[in-house]
Amino acid sequence: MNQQQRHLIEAKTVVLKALAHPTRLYIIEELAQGEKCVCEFVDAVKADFSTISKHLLVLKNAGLVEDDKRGQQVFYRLRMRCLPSFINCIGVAVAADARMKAMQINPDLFEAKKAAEANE
Amino acid sequence: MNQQQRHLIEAKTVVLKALAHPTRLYIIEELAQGEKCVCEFVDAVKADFSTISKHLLVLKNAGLVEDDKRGQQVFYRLRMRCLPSFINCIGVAVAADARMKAMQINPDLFEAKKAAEANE
DNA sequence: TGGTTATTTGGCAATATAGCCAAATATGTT
DNA sequence: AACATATTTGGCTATATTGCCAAATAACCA
Repeated sequence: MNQQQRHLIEAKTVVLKALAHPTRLYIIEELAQGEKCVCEFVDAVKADFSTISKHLLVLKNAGLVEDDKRGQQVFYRLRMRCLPSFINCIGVAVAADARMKAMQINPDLFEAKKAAEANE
Repeated sequence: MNQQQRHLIEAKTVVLKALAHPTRLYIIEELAQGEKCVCEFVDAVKADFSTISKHLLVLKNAGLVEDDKRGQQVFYRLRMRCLPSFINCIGVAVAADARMKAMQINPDLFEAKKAAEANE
């Protein structure tokens, strides 16, 4: 691994680190549906204003969002369009794993369901 | 945000956290080209065996890779197929941002390139 | 059996990250 | 100007993540 490769990897890691926090991931998912102002996240997440503001700064520094001040409010929107589909793919994979795990713990539940489906 | 939403977001965060480290991202990118054994990463990254092993454990616990012991070696391979294309998309975005930034710092370099292209 | 190689695990110190409070800034209102 | 609202910044403590070392396992070889 050379210097340049390492540099590129680290740059990508900044983006991934930015995504790797529940509050920030939530913010990104919300922004996938359109721009929002800071106060909307404060209400939804029920965290301190300063906490949300810092999370947004992390996202901005990583290049994931851009902001836009209008009046006294600051609006944020997504800047990297490939994010939503990827996050969705992770969600699908995670859900599949969870199903698998549940089946191992309590197979009967799934047998019952299978039988019910067969009767339809 | 309700309990179930929060739970799903946290599950996705586990995956993203797993990706958000230079060594682990490197490992994932290598595995995109096929399975590899632990020792190959140790050589390439030049870190302690135990360090690599722990990174691999993080990836495994997050469901990103699976392993397979053959003889005295353990081989790892990718389990989540949507990763490579997403990582690629991040790479493209990151590179574009870097170009943009370089251009702001030293526009002349890019003027010269532009002129050279025009002469072709 | 004893030794060698490949890998994992436990433990610990250094570093990074998160979240809260208080204070600063910026915009709009009276 | 004085005040209210929206947001950011600075600072601090609590918590989580890294990476190394040493020791434990596990498979293979002599």
